[in-house]
Amino acid sequence: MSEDSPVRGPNLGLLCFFPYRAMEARVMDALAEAGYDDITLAQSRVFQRVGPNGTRVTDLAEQARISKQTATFLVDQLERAGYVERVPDPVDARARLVRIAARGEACVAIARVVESEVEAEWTRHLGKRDADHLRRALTRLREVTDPYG
Amino acid sequence: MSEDSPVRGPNLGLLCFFPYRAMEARVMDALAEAGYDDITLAQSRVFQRVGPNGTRVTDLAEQARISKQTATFLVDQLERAGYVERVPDPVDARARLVRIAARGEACVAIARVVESEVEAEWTRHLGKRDADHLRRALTRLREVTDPYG
DNA sequence: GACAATAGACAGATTATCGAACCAATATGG
DNA sequence: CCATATTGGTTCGATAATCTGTCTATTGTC
Repeated sequence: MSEDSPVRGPNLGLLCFFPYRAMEARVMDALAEAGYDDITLAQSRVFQRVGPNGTRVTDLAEQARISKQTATFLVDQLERAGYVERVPDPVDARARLVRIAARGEACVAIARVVESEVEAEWTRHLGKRDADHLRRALTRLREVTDPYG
Repeated sequence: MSEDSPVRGPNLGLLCFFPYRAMEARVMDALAEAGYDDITLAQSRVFQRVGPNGTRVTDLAEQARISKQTATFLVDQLERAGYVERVPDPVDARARLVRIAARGEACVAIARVVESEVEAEWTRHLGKRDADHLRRALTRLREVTDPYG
């Protein structure tokens, strides 16, 4: 007995899941609302990892924790739908860089807005002080939970 | 210009994603290590929502945000593998309660241990004070991000 | 230059997911 | 107390997502 574990509810990983899923859903909803209803969740999870200067399919796969075959499959679809484009990697003739195309940039813009809105809601709920604290804690936690951080 | 957004990195939703994924991976690895290598990620996401007194397939579907057809499909596999069992709901003859079976209880036990270990690691990294603070903030955030919280 | 490693793509199979249709039991409203 | 709507669950068929294995082209190493 004693006061070992004072019934503190779900574990920290699961507690992180709820905000993550909520944010993802809000962004996807907003995109669909704005007419970008042909992008799937799986595609978006690859898409959101494309860096500003382009990213290799292999890197996208590693970061999204999917096989590179699956990444290729999803990038194919994103490319066909006009969200990304593939350009040759200037420093490695084997590789091709996945880059965000015009249609994709429009989505990024929408996503940024929605993310800000949701964060503002959360900040209202928690208070600015705790919200800032939360962000700092999560940023530090990333050091030990994301090898690509 | 000014000091509007001082380059603060990923949005809060994405920041929550890394610990969530890390925890999930650690638990799944431990289960596979212990011989429970026939449970998939999709199955586990349904499984972990089965309550101590049993849960209806419909409720599992809602909480996991999947269709009840998919939930039925995954529960079928969990049942065939011996992780859960279906029993009639004593108060509603239409419904059946999904309950954790013997093989499932063994997994829950392992998961609890791993979750504690990982939380301990995170607490070491953040410090007890900030870890507690993080838990409280996430718990409060759940109020606005999880309709089933 | 030979050989291992890397980037990417293709092929086939499996798993996960959804929408539609359906049945049985329960709730609702005269 | 029955007619009807609702709810819980399943089955069926189609599609999306994912993996393993294999292949080619290029790069890096010694």
